Amino acid sequence: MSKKNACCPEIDIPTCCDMRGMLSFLILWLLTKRSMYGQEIAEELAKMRGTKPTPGTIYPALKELRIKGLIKAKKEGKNVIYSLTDSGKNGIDEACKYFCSSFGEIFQEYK
Amino acid sequence: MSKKNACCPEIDIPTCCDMRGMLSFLILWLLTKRSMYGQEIAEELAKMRGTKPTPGTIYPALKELRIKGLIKAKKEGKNVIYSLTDSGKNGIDEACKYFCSSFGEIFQEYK
DNA sequence: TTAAATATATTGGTCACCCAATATAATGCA
DNA sequence: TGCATTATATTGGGTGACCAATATATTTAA
Repeated sequence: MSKKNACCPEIDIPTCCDMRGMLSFLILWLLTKRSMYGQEIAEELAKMRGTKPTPGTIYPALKELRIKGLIKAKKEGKNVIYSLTDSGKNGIDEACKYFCSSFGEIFQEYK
Repeated sequence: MSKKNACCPEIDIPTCCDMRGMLSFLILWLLTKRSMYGQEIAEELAKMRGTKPTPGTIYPALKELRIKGLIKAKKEGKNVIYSLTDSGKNGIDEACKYFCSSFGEIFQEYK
């Protein structure tokens, strides 16, 4: 019924329903902790979700967030360091409130 | 920065990142509470998320869950009552565990 | 100095979700 | 009976997330 992913063998990924659609939210949330470069973000996502997004997933998502003015990029050697803009900080704050009010009930029952 | 939806004026919907991709998960979760017909499910989703899915969203999703054997349908008058199958009960249980382990950290900081 | 490894990036294709628009079936009421 | 309402359902068009494959730039190691 559940799958495992090579990157995170301890996490069971449900097969009944995927939970795509949360990528941009999770990226913004991770960047509230600290600035990170692309592959670092991908690895943090792997730890959380059990699946590491491929380059074809993560880089277009980062590009879109940059175009929307929610994150900014700074090249350092081979890495591109991403961090939240003021608009991104406001946005993720709102989004977290919404997320908690929408999904909080599910947590209450499982904690 | 945030939007309102006619169906639920008290819920602020973030504009920085949508959270699509959780529909099937939420439908299965709602059906752990009680059996419901389509429009009832749509209204419960509106209460949770601030947006009520249109017929073109909810019915294909229900059809897909039925094809996958996760829910079963019983016609009663003009209504179709949906309920979880055993497979659906196992699936949503797994999915809830995954959801809580993946997203729990976000809640911890906002509660 | 050359090869391997790491990080970034794009392309093309699939899928779940989203809506508006349209259609049909069943119910309820005048 | 006939009309409005409610519920179910499909179609077509769009978007974000997803992957595999491919390419380029930078750094590291042999």
